[in-house]
Amino acid sequence: MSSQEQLLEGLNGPQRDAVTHSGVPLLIVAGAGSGKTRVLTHRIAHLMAERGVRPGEILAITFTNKAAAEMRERIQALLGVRAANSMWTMTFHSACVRILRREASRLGYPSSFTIYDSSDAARLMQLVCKEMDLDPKRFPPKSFSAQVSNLKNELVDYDTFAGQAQSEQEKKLAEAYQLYQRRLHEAGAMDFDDLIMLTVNLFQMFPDVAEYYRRRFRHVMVDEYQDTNHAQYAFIRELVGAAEDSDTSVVPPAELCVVGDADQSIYAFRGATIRNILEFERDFPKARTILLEQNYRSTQTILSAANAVIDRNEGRPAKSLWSEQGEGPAITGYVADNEHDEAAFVAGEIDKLTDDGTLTPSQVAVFYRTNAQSRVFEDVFIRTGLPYKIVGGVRFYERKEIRDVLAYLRVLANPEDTVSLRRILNVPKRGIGARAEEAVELFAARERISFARALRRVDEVPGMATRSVKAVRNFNALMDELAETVPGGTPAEIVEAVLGKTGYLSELAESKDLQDESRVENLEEFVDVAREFEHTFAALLEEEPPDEDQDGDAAAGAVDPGAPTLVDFLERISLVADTDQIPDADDEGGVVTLMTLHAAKGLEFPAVFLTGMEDGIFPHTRTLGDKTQLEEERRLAYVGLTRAQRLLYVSRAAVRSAWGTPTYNPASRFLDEVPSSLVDWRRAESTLGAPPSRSIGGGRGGFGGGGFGSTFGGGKGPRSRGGAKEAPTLSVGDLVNHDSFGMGRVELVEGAGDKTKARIDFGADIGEKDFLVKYAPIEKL
DNA sequence: TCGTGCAGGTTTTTT
DNA sequence: ACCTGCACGA
Repeated sequence: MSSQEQLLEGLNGPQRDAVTHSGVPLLIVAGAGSGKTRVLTHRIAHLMAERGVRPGEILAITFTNKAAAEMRERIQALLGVRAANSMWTMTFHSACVRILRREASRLGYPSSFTIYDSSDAARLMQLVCKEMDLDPKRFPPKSFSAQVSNLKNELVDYDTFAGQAQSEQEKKLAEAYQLYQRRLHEAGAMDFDDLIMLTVNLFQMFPDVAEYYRRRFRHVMVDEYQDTNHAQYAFIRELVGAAEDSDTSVVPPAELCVVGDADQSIYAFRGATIRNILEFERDFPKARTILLEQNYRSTQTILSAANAVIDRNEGRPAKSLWSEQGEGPAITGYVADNEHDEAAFVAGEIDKLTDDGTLTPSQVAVFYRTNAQSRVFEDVFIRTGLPYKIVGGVRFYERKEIRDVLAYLRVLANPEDTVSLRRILNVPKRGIGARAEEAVELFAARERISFARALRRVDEVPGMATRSVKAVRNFNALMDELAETVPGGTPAEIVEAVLGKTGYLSELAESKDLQDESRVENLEEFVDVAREFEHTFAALLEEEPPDEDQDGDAAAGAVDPGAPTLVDFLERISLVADTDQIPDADDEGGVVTLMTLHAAKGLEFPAVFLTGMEDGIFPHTRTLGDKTQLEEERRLAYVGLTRAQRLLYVSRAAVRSAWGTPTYNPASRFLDEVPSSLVDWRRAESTLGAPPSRSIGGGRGGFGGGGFGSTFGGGKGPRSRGGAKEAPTLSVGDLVNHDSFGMGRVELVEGAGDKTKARIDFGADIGEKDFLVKYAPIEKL
């Protein structure tokens, strides 16, 4: 058998086409579970084996580091370590950082620039707003920070935005954006969005840089293309070099291959736009599209459920997954009285499955819409002794003590990093209070120097108490002492020096606060993380072949490529996501994975529990009034459903306590959209009954096995109101009659269950009014 | 300068 | 219910 045949063996027709396609840009529309990673890795193998492409000429962009690692592993299996390591297989952000470190000086940045995550960015924006004397009520810094992020995702710079700013809000925002950007630059820092935007700017401002990378990467592949935002799209376009520019450019366009599925687009809230995938053929004329519709992951039952749900979204290109795996077992449904019962059901079920040997814990996943929902599961899992791991939530690197130590490390790597410097200035407490900090800030502004420099000239700062001056001097001495450990020290050694010499650890150790005990443990774990980083990094470099180009990208700014530097370590930490910490499914025994639906994308599990299937939870309240957002929620449901290979559970709680008060939530509309024949309801309704909240009328064919809603209104609930009536189900556009205002039209519906609110327009004389649907004397016409 | 107690916002999802 | 930021007093 030829090597070509070997590579194509076991692939179906469209998959083969995708692997062997050459020439014009290629869009692979890959439905859930259609083997896209397989196609991508085989395509890469094919490029090298059959078309003589060198690994160094390939750039493969994935969505998470975890996905990148998985792809690298698979390539390694097919082609060996050498090939796997000389390819760039990484996320957008990692790739951009690598480019930016190398070219930083062109943009006036040090190559050791700091990367600010969203909370650092918000903190800096707070400082900027304070500097501008903005009223935080009218101009909330957090909102400004979010808006700047959106602008950067759209590649709108502050000059452009200032030019089109109309309202006072926008004008202030434009000003804040500019000052924010200046402060970032002075601090030698880039925020997350800068990483992409500045790379695009770099390519556009320096054609020689763009050309260098165009020459280098002859094959560009992008996974999860439906989740790219405009800036990322522009980055790809710059890198590939569009065909119509080819007469002006010396380098012919690179071969582009993107993979995605519009039905799995779930990141619009952070700027991703489906447009990129829907308009691919217009963006890249002559492009070819290949559809992968055969699913190798799930049973037909699961796919039918998923297809039925996603089919409710309007205007999507026809696509229907099918499987040869047979019907499989029915979906199990369960209605719990409250969230504790729901968790108990899930835990009990997992216990049963693992006890009788059907599954190991690592083959089971529990999904929920929001991180807050994980708590109940954690409680029950601890009590029943089920091994589990929560992905996301309060992330390790977001804990206060970890961020404090990180701030020290960042200042050591980049002394101009103002945000980090100000964070640690008085941590642990050393008598440098707000007053002293302000005096330094004022001095810095007057002398037009950075905060860091002003701190160094503390003796000249006016208005400082002698005690404060002394405290700052001690701080400066401490930082100098720590700085000495940096040149020869490994990351772990530097971390230990920081913990010891600052007195951070001893302060915690002496504390009687119970929380501080776990802080000490976390810090110990952090030292371990640093140590482990050194090992994996060293291992990676050993395997890496001599770099083909003299500049040695591999070292990413490091002088000695043999040892990981502090900058390497910090970069690693800045760019990991919590989704990168998902346990391996093949761990023997292993643990049950708990995560949000967003984190679940790209994964698969033999058994999946989809929990909290309630209107107001999933779909989330804030999306109910908006069709676009509701459709994104539905795609999220589709993603969740299609993660399951064989066993799928859907559950909901009749009552859920949020913000301390219990609320009744009606069944998720997504449950109604699953054909009733596919679901076996283990428990179809809560014995608590429920107050009249949402009638499932309108002949929308609820589902079998219970008929929720129809049995509502018995008044058996613990808190039933007198004179209960069925509240109408309203949607935007419905005409209603109000006892005193007369006829009106529904403009907006939000909230769920008891809390469903509607805005109704009664015409010019009366105008719009908001009602709690449950109480309002309205009747649907 | 630092600790205590209260008000207010907070929960959507994350590279 | 929980965390954060702030006002007040020592």
